[in-house]
Amino acid sequence: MKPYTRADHKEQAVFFKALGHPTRLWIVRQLADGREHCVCEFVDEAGVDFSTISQHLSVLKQAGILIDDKRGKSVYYTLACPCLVTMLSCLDTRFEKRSK
Amino acid sequence: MKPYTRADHKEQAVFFKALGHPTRLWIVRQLADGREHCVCEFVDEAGVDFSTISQHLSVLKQAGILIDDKRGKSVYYTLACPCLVTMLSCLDTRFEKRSK
DNA sequence: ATAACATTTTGGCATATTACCAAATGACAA
DNA sequence: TTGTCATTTGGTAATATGCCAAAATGTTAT
Repeated sequence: MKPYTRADHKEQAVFFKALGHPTRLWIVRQLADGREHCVCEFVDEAGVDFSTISQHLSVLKQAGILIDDKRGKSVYYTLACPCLVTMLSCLDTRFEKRSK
Repeated sequence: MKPYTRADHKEQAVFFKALGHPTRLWIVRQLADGREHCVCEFVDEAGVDFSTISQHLSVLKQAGILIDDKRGKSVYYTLACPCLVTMLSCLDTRFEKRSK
């Protein structure tokens, strides 16, 4: 376990940066049920252009947060790591405390 | 457990946004040992102005990631929540995989 | 009271990023 | 070939970002 370099921190920050956007956080929450979701589902529910959704998905994918699976006409996304669910539930308790 | 609103996601994104910067991530890692650290420690080790460090600490504090304690001339910072350590160790395993 | 120290706050700047939409492109199925 | 689903590209306007320098705040020491 070597100490992280400045470059390492920069690279790792990408992960959190990707989660630091309302729409992207919403997407991750949708996927926190453990199931895969089709892109079209996000497009229908979010109030933004479908290309915008696609870009957000791309950011999350490149950050290693999501994995995609193209089957037929559609593309399905899943959480890349179960620890993301843990992070969200931690956020839940924090948010609960704060809003009191 | 009501579903989160758009405003909720925005507010929660602040948490991850705060972690999405190399220097701030570095600071959090320094504090992951569970002990409190003085501001001056960060100033000495980081390669940026002390006012910049102070601003980063402020961002982390407002995001609810750090808590501060002023004693005497110095100010000491601590992680606000143990789950942050969990997040970091999760990031460690992810990073290990990726760099192979 | 004044000086020295530690940290925060403010002002300002230059840069970078950003989120978004619209249009073009690609991939697949019927 | 035509229609559907999704990604990519182009462009733009807004935004915010990180940083330093200087001033302000607060605390201890002399």
